[in-house]
This record gives sequence, structure tokens and C-alpha cells, in this order.
Amino acid sequence: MADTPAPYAPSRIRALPSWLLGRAAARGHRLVAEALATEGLRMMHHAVLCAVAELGPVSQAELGRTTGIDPKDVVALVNDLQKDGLVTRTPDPKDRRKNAVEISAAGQRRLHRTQRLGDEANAQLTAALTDEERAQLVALLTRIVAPGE
Amino acid sequence: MADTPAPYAPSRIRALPSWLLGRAAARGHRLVAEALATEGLRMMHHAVLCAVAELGPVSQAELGRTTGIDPKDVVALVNDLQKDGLVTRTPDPKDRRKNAVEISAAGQRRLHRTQRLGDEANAQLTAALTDEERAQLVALLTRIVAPGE
DNA sequence: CCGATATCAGTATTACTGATATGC
DNA sequence: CGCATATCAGTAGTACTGATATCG
Repeated sequence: MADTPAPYAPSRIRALPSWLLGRAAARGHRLVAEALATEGLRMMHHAVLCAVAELGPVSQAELGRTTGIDPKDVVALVNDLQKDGLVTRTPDPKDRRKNAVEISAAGQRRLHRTQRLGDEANAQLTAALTDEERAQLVALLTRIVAPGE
Repeated sequence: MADTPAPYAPSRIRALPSWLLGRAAARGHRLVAEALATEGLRMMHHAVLCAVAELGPVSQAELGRTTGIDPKDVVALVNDLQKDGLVTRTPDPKDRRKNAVEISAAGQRRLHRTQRLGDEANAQLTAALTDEERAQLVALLTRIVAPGE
């Protein structure tokens, strides 16, 4: 497998993890975005909704740190989610700089569906891999994303 | 490692390969773009220059197919590379629809430097991995990108 | 005063859709 | 005519830089 020149990329490019990562991410994003579009959410919306559901009432700055999304972009994403009634944004009484973002009942129902769609898209993305290889890939990527740990 | 909640992402998001791919690709792109900027090229410029060097005189459509870049974007990238004198674009006498794109001497010198910079950036990206793990990652990604094979 | 939070305006890069002219 | 090539105009989603007001 190491010396069969794939038709999609010359060998030099092929050896660049960044390049492969970009191509793989583009394919994954296309699949996930396509699936989530049926629920009217983009990938980043789903990611934030996911994080809000898991972190309970949480500030936007904390959301940004946790997900790796720029806090400025979190503003717009939470705006959209709030407009659709999927999350609530209430001022934090303990620290009036913060907004406490929390998922709503409608948000939880929507999240339930988008998670299923997302899982299906990811299964499709990694259809060529075995379960073990999938876990391996996730483990390797995790160490690349969070290099300090 | 499987149950230590990393600070950067909640576990649900973490389990989505697409999400991890996006984060990893973003980090890789940042590192590579930063390195290549010193040579005045963006990542896609380098990718195309790479492909041109390896495929010899090649049409733009073929470049697009091989690299996975939209042929329309290849036009703009080759424009830039030609403007910098890194590639030549001559009409193909055998098929006058095609342009034969070829790397120039200056292009080869530039490519030599950008490849070194790209390799360094990629080494930095995967600094947390062993050589074996790096090869594993590339192999897994390759199968995700080209699912048909 | 300094740092954190939230918001706004704008930009860069990548990837895409649609349309057109030309040559095989 | 159908198909491939090259080009142009425009859009979408993601990630970023800089600035501002408020609060602790």
C-alpha cells in the first residue's frame, strides 16, 4: 500500500499529514453538513449545542475554550440557536459579565436528531475502516489536536 | 486515556471523527500556512507546485483531478504561480483546449524551500506522535480520503 | 489599572455552484 | 451533438485580527 501511487495525490503531497488532514476534513465536513442541513443546523451549531447540553449552564467564553471555537464566533452561533429556541441565554447573577447558556427542551429534541445524523455521517466517512481503526484514528487525532497533553 | 475528559472538547463532540479532523486540519493548516508565508506561497499554491513538479507537463484539468482541487481554483492558483515565474503555461499543440503547465527553474528552487518548510511544519504538527504512529495516521487518512480503493 | 466577558466590523482561506466559450 | 477544457462571477462555511463597552 505504501508504494501504490493513489490517483488523487502525488506522493510528495501525500506524505504531508496536513494535506491529508485537510482533504479528509473536507470530506467529513461535506457529509456532516449535508446530513445536518435537514435539521436546519450547520456543523458548528451542532457542536455548540452539543457542548451546551453537556456543560449545563455555561458562559460563552467557557464554550469557546472548551470547543476551540473563537468566542466571537460563539456569539453568532448562540444567536442563531437562541433565535430557533434551542438554547436560552440568561445573564449570570453571580457575574454580570457572563451569559448562562442552557439548552432548552426543544434544543434537546433537536440535538437528539442531529446526533443521530452526525453519527451516521461519521460512519459513512469512516466506512472503509474497522472499529479498531476508527478508535485508533480518533486517539491519534486527539493527540494532534491537544498536543500539550 | 479514554475517560480523561480533555479540556478542549466535550466527550460527545470528541467522539465525532469529523469534528476532530476539522480541528486537526485547522491546526495543521495554520502551521503550514505560517511556514509557507515566508516564501510568499499559500498551502494550495505549494500543493499545485508540488503536483506540477511531479506530473511534468500537465493540463489543469488533470491537476485538479489529481490533487482534488476544483479545476476552477486551479486556474487562479496557476495564475499566481505563473505571475511569480514559478510555472510556465503553454498551449498544448496536440489538444488546443489544454494548457501544458510545467515547473520552471525558479519554481524548482522555490519548491525545494517550501518542501522543507512544509516538512518542518508537519513535524511540528505531529510532534506528539512516534514515527510509527505518524505512518499509521497517514495510512488511515489515505483510506478515508480515497474511500473507493 | 488590569483582566475577563461579550459584542461588533471586517478579512483570509478554502471549497463550492452556476454560467460561458472553445476545441475534440 | 455530446463531452472535456479553461475561464469568469459569485457564494458559503470556517477561522482569524482588531476594536469597544462592561464588569470584577
